Amino acid sequence: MTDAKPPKRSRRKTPEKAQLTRDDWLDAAAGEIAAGGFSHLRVLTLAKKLGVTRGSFYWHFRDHEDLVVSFLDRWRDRRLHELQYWKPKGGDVETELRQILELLLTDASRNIRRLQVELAVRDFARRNDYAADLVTEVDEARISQNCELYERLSSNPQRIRDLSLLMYVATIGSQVVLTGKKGDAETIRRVEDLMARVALGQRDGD
Amino acid sequence: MTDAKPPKRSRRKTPEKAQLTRDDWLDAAAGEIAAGGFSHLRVLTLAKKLGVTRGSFYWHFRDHEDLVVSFLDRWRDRRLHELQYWKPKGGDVETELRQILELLLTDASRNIRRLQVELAVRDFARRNDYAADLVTEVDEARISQNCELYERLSSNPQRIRDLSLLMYVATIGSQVVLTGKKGDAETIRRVEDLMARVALGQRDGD
DNA sequence: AATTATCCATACACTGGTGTATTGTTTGTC
DNA sequence: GACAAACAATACACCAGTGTATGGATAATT
Repeated sequence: MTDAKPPKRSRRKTPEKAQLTRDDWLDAAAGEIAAGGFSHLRVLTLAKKLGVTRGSFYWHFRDHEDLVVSFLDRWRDRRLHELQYWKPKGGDVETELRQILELLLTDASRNIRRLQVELAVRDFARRNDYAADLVTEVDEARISQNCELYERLSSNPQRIRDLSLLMYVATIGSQVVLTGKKGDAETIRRVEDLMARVALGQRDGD
Repeated sequence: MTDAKPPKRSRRKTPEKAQLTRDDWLDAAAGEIAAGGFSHLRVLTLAKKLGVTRGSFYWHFRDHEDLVVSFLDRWRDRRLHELQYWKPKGGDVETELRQILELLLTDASRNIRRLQVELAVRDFARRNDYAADLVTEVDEARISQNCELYERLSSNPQRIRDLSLLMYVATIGSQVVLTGKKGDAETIRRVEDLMARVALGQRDGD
């Protein structure tokens, strides 16, 4: 969108008084976004939360839009980067699969804030093209990464992609439907197990 | 929340000049909400869209919040009511299942606006307790309605609920991930087919 | 025909938020 | 210790949006 270029950060020796950095603002923004979505992101609120005035903000950021874009960029980078660490050390296909699913469901459900941010980004993407592109990028990266796993469960390329997609939408759906609901922990655990069985092609106890 | 009581509507004989009704405003609101979410709902914009001034709005509604609550109530009522018509005339279990899934996925994906509204409501529910309750209510109604179907596929009560839940979150997830994306029609069709096979416990061609 | 209820327009006060300009106050560097 | 750079405070102009008060128009009722 726009390019803002505040001067480079200076290396501070004594972080006693805690000068704010660009990332500090982005972290604070994450809190606001998780709680109220992008539309409730106010620089005034952020400043209050950080114990400074808006003067600081307009030093670090060009304007409100700059904050949003920077946040989105950081989000994309982190989501893509974390995929590296999600390659299970494996062994058995089933344990790998269950590791992944646990990561995506049970684990994620504990990281409520991260989840809220993701949902907020997805919502924002419905009315913001830039965000929409990033979300698509992240979605595709995740889906195709999971394909590598499902390749070990099938040799039919079409079925591999379908399975990966199905698992992915079920994951996102679980997050949307179950996030923040009471008694979700056990429910999520069961959905996770069901998904594993589906992927493995097991006919479950009836 | 609050209760607004504008005088009862009067039955007009000549709708030539099109006096606005409460529902007209709600319909217009639906458009705005679908496009920008609840946080972008402006009575000024609505009025402009309807070709009147805000004076009309504040006749029909007490305030902005009254509009939101009324909209949510109507949404809930309609979602619960439509469930009646979603009981497939049936016959074979498999055709019933596929009918339902087609309704929930392929059909829904054509009704983009309805879908956008639903996603907007879900998002709004993350920061509004009233909306959250309604969403939960609708979710549970849908899931338990589908249970009736899955009862014919299994006798294990736990598995019935799990299956219904899994199918539901996959449905919502598809909508979240695939709505408005290019080339979604065929993709959705495939997800739909996969889900049917999963529910039927078929081991698919590998 | 007069009156009342219904519906909309106009004008105003008020609030919350952005962005900008200007002036401090530190902190590092020579 | 002087000087500049990095960071923050203050004060301002400005705008979008809500809500309210009041008046005007049109339809329904008697």
